[in-house]
Amino acid sequence: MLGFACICNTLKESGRFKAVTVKTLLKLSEEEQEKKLRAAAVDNLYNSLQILKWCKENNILMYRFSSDLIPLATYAAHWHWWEDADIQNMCSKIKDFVQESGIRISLHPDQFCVLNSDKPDVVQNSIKHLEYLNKLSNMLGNQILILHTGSKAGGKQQAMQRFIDNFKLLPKDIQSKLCLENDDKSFGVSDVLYICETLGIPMIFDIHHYNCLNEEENLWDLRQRILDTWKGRRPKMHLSSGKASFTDRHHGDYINDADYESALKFAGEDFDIMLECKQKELALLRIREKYPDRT
DNA sequence: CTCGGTCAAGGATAC
DNA sequence: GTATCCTTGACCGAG
Repeated sequence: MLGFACICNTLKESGRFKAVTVKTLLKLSEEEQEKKLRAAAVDNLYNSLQILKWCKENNILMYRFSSDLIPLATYAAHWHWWEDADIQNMCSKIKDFVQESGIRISLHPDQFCVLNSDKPDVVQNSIKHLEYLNKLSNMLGNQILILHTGSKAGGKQQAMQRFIDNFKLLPKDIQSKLCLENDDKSFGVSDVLYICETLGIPMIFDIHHYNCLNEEENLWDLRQRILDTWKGRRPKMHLSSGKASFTDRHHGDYINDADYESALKFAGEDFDIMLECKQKELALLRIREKYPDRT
C-alpha cells in the first residue's frame, strides 16, 4: 500500500494549510487571536477531510496529516483548542471518515521536537508538542506518531541514552503511539533498532535515509528485526529519492524507478510505503501508472 | 495584485 | 558566545 504526506496538489484550494504567525497574533486582542486561530484550525481540519475523501476516491489508503493543523497550538496557551466545539466537530468527522474508509493515518512532529536534547527547556517544549499531537491524535483516531531520535550532542551513545530516559518520562498514551525513524545525519538503522528494541516501540525504516547514512549493514539481516519491532501490527516504511543524486539528502519531486523498485523489493508483502517527495500525491499517481500491478 | 523577506520552536558548524 | 546555514511552505508588508 502506498501513501503520501500533508499537501494534495490536485485539490488546489483545499489541498494545503493555513498558518498564523506570532507577529500577526500579537497585534490582536485575545478574543481576536482566538477567532483567527480557530478559523485557521477549522479550515485546516476541513481541508484534511477533503484530502482524505480525495484519497478514498482514488483508492489511496494511507495519508499523513500535517503537524501544523492547529496553528501555534502550544504557543497560545490561553486558547484551549481541544475544547472548541467547531474543532471537536471537525475532528470527529475526520475520525468517522478514517474509520469507515480504512485509510491508514499518521502524524510526524516537526524537526524542533527534540526529545533527547541536552537542553532541559527544549525537552520540555518537545514534550508539550507531543502532548498537543497526542491530544489531536486521540480526537482524529490516529495511533502513530513518528519521531526522529534527535540531537547527538554529547556523543551518540549518550544521546541515545537520553532518548531512552526521556521516553520513559512520557505519559503512556504518548509512548504507545511513538515510532522511531532512522535519519540521514545522526542515527542510522542499527542505532534506531537498538532504541526501538530497548523501548519496545516500532521502527519506521526510511530507505533513502539509509542510503545517505549507514554502516554498510546488510539490510536483509536487519529486515526481520525491523519487522519484529511492530509486534504483529503492519509495518510502514518511508521512500524518497535524492534531488540531485542518489544520496542527496534533499528530496526530489518524484520517486525514481530504481528507488521504487528497491523499496518494493525490501517491502515485499510486509510493509506499507509512505512516499516523501515534493510532488506528493502526483508522485504516487505516477508510480501507479507505471506499475499498475504492484501498488 | 505580485514579490520576496520573514517566520515559535533546534542543531551543527565554523570562528 | 555568536554568526550563519540548514530547511518548509505560508504569511504579510512593501510596492
